[in-house]
Amino acid sequence: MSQAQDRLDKIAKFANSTGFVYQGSGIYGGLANTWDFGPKGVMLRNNIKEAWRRFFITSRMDMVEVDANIFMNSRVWEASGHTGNFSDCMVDDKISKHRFRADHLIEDAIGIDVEGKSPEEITQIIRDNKIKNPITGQEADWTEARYMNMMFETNRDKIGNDPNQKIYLRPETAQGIFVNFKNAVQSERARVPFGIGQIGKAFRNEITPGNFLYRIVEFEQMEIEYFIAPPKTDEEWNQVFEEWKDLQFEFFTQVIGIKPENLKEKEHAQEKLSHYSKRTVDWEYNYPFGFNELSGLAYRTDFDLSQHQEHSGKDLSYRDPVTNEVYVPHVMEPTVGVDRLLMATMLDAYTEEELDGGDSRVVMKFAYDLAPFKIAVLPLMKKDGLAEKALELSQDLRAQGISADYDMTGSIGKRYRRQDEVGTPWCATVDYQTMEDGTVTLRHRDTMEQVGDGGRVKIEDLGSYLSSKSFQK
RNA sequence: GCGGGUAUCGUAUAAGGGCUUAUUAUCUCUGCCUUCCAAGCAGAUGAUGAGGGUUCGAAUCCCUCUACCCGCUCCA
Repeated sequence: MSQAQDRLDKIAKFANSTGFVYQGSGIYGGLANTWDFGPKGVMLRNNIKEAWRRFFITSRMDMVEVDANIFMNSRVWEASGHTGNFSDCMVDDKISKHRFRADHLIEDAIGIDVEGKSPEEITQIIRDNKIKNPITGQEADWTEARYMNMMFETNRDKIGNDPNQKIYLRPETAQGIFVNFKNAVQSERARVPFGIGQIGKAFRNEITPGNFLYRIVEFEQMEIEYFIAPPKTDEEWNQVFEEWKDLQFEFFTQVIGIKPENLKEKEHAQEKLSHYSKRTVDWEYNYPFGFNELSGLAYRTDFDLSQHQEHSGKDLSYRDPVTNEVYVPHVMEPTVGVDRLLMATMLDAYTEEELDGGDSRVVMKFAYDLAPFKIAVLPLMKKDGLAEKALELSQDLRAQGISADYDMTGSIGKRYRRQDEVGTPWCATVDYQTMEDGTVTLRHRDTMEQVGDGGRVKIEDLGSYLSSKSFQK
């Protein structure tokens, strides 16, 4: 096993044992590339989503949020091109075991565009032209060209399987925004430039999923479509593009707390861009298996709205209330996968520290806002009422809206380590002095040192301590 | 999906067809002890991925399924 797989395997095992991510359908032996989020995983995930929402939407006057349905009218996917592009014919070379997209294979070999051809026709073209395996350069023994639909489909027909009632689980969330563009303009009186954000699940039946949470079949996206007036110059849209790119970087490093050196910008080559995109730049994260995509930013021009305008027959143009200019807005699309971001966050926060005395500890150095628990209340001893007092204090903190954990098993040192492992920034220890003067010791995850007046903090001050900015580190 | 490999308590591991009530460590839990950074002692829970076959006897051999890992594609 490679070192990269070791590290990925380690974080997956760690995530499982600490209650962040469990294997999907575990007791039945699992189901490929599905993962369940455990209690701490849910908290971390919610915190990540809430941080995104705050940073990109609720803190701004030019953003609104929608939550579109996973099922959409099938014509949406015709308009977006998914029923065409996401269902590619594949062929295998039985000799070399290589697999190719049939359309690419044919186009590269004999320069014919097979768009719209059936699998049978494509198979025939490959055989008639005796196309060789481009990797080996040798004769190939091709399988039949087979359809591989990336979209999960189901059927609205409750009795039979009427093809007219076939529906898809959305393979991306973006279309749910575009179809609601007109609604947002009308109900929110939104004025261009403005953006619509959305957090939601999407589903893709990937050919090669894997790498823990990197490529999974059910995933969640946090996506924005930011509508602008049709740019008159390249500089004009590029400026907006750069702003969004910087915002993404700021969000990852300042809000999520990812180390800047683990992020890399990747400009997509012009010739490899999707047909609708004028420019695409990814932020890549340094996963154990190398730098790979974390987020994307694409300038999609007016492609999507125009497509929907054409297919739906509805006018999706916008009238500028000041200039009276009428146009179909162009759009910037910054998007990030929740699951990838969660994995990157965990990888980035995961720290092993050597301590004096030779032993080591694992610390999840989550940003304060992301930590599942902000504080753990620990009784120094189980007896003499300390445990009861600590439980009561945990309950009080939760009532104040502070995510507090409580742990009374094992030695105090062991419990500190456990909290370090799940990234809890603060530990409050209830000891005998607590019973006398109502103070606790407050210890921080990163420094392992106690804070407060003489190392002690009054119970009633805990809430304000934790809500003060200087303590949210 | 195709090819190759793998599958034993939560985790890491032992058991060359019978010596197995499946080993050891760790984790988890209980009790004792313990006044702040993975202490100690005593005890407990917990596994041969699922199904079938060969055999007097299967964790071990065979088949099917499932999952995982490595390649081939792709891009949140």
